Amino acid sequence: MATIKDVAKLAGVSPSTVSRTLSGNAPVDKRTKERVLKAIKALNYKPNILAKGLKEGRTKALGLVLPNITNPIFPLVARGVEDIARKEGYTVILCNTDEDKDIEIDYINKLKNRWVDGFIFATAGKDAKHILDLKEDGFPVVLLIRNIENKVDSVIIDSFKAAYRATTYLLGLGRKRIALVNGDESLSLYSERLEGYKKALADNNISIEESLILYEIQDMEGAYKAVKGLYNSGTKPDAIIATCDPKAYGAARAIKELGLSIPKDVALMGFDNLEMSAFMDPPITTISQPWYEMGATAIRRLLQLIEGDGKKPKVDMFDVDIIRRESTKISKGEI
Amino acid sequence: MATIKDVAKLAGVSPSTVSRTLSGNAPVDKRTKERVLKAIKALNYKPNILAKGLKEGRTKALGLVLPNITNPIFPLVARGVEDIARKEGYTVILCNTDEDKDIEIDYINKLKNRWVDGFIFATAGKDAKHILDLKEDGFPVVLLIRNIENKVDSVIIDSFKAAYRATTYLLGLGRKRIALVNGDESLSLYSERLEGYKKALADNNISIEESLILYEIQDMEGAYKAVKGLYNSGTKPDAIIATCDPKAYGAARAIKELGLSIPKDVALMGFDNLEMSAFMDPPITTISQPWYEMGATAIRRLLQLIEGDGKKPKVDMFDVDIIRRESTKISKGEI
DNA sequence: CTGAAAGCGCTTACAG
DNA sequence: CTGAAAGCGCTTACAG
Repeated sequence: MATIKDVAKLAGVSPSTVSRTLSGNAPVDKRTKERVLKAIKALNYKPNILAKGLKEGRTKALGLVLPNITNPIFPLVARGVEDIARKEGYTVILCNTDEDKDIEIDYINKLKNRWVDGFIFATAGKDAKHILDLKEDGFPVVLLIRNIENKVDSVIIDSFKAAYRATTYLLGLGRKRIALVNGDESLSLYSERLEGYKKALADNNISIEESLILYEIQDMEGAYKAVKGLYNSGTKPDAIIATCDPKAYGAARAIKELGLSIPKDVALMGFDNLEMSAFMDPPITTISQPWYEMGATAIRRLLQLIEGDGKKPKVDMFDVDIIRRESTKISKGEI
Repeated sequence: MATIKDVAKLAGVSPSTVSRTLSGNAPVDKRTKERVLKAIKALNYKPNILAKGLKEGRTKALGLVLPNITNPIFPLVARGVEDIARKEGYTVILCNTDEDKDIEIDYINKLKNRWVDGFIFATAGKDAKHILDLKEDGFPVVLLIRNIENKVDSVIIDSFKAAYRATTYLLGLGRKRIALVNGDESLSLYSERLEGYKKALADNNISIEESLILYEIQDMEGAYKAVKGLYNSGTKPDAIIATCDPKAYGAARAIKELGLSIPKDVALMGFDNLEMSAFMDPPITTISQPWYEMGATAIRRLLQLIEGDGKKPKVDMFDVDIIRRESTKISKGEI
């Protein structure tokens, strides 16, 4: 491939002049500029981004670190991040960690080697030292999902409040025995949801029944089995909150196979408002979280940090909505 | 951050020696090596990957170009690619194009500037000149989904055959009026599926009924509307093939809202075997395509190309399976 | 086994 | 407005 020297030679100027016409960082005679541009075109010259990055100390790339892109909320986040990145001339490096701290650290070490100008973490592990260290090292960092004691810029929803509202909503519909299909509590978002659920029950003078809480449920299949197990062991909830929509789908399947009806026998709600949820039978009530918008917000903030707008860490808290659908409809026909 | 010079100074050696202990490309005295490693640790030295890449002419990064990561097959592909990439020390740059050729070309131009050692294209537009040019330029390229006249390495399934088999399968179940909910035919995989569908009908002496073919349906919502429209216009299929599972979900919803039963009134099948499909009501028969494995195969091939195993382009054709579920069950109780 | 030097392809003070 | 030179941080022939 052609280098800046080739262009310079063809245009009869110095490499400096080629660089300057390209960057616009210094005045170049109009005539000269034209010759240079012609040469660039003729040779199909593309500047070597590595050399540029080495000199300038930045790459216009960023690392997007997330647990698993096949978990359906993350494509939305990734798309939000990438859309803005592309518009701003940035490039996104995709890193799946499976919430494994070692993989996360491996990726950090790799990308720290001048690969990227900054990081977005959409992971939620409790351990945060490596992320704080990264920030300490001077790397721009934005968290998506998680907040670390307001020490790092983050874009989040209030998981506690979301679960509190979901629970209160079901209580308001007259449901009393609400099961929670929760995820791995070593992830803050799940431990917070559990707390929100418990607090809502407590505030309504409903005692917490341990048998109604299903812990560490990972996915659709897991929720399906756990809910079947729940009924098989004789526990009969009149509502189920699944902490993500796929878990709600698994629960729905279990409920139907048990010959029960949603919402008549048991109301069901999920989290995330995946497009799919409106197409289920019945359509599933869910807590909507604006994942795409949160991704876009995270990268906008990251770009500010990269541009040097460091200041004090800012925590962006997004609101959630309850999307009411048939899976929680009450008998009188209201939703 | 510490540079190789800092390490050299601390260890009392030259930068060359530091480089050599790190690369292992030349012998270094055991004692010296120890001192160097100690210095590296003390300074927490990480080699600058840009400088390394500039010198060595490679980056160990690759571009993964796909239409839209929020389309649920692509996270599977991306995960297959990234898992292997990480194990081999490579890094993946995520590029969403929305099948927009201009965006695709923009990304190519950007990544060509020494960003990446190779490309995986999981796009399916008919136009391929820019990709052939890229290959011509000497960049390793692997196609997923699409084959360009056997000129470029590719990892694909036979879309024609898959649709042919799906159609034959439904005919074998006694269905005669099979509707096809197809996608944008400017993408080869959809035009091939249409051909497979038509050929299967022809081979079984069933005339093609234009009103049963729904063109350019994009997604769940689109399929929902199109299938409703189909019935509302008086056309009554006894089976529907949707060219991806989400479209099958949309179709399912429409069918139910019309008060019809699956599979009694109309059999339904999709493509892709998304996890979700087993959890639908009823579970949906689908053509399984091994997306994760195809992603993994594509990057393995790309790494071979990068290592210089150029030779002749190889086309890897994966087999599809029909995953039989209740949505096509015939009356006698068989599936 | 080790070091000094050249060079990868850029950008940017410096000098004119 | 323009060029020659230095330097970003590495690696690798070359010489010893």
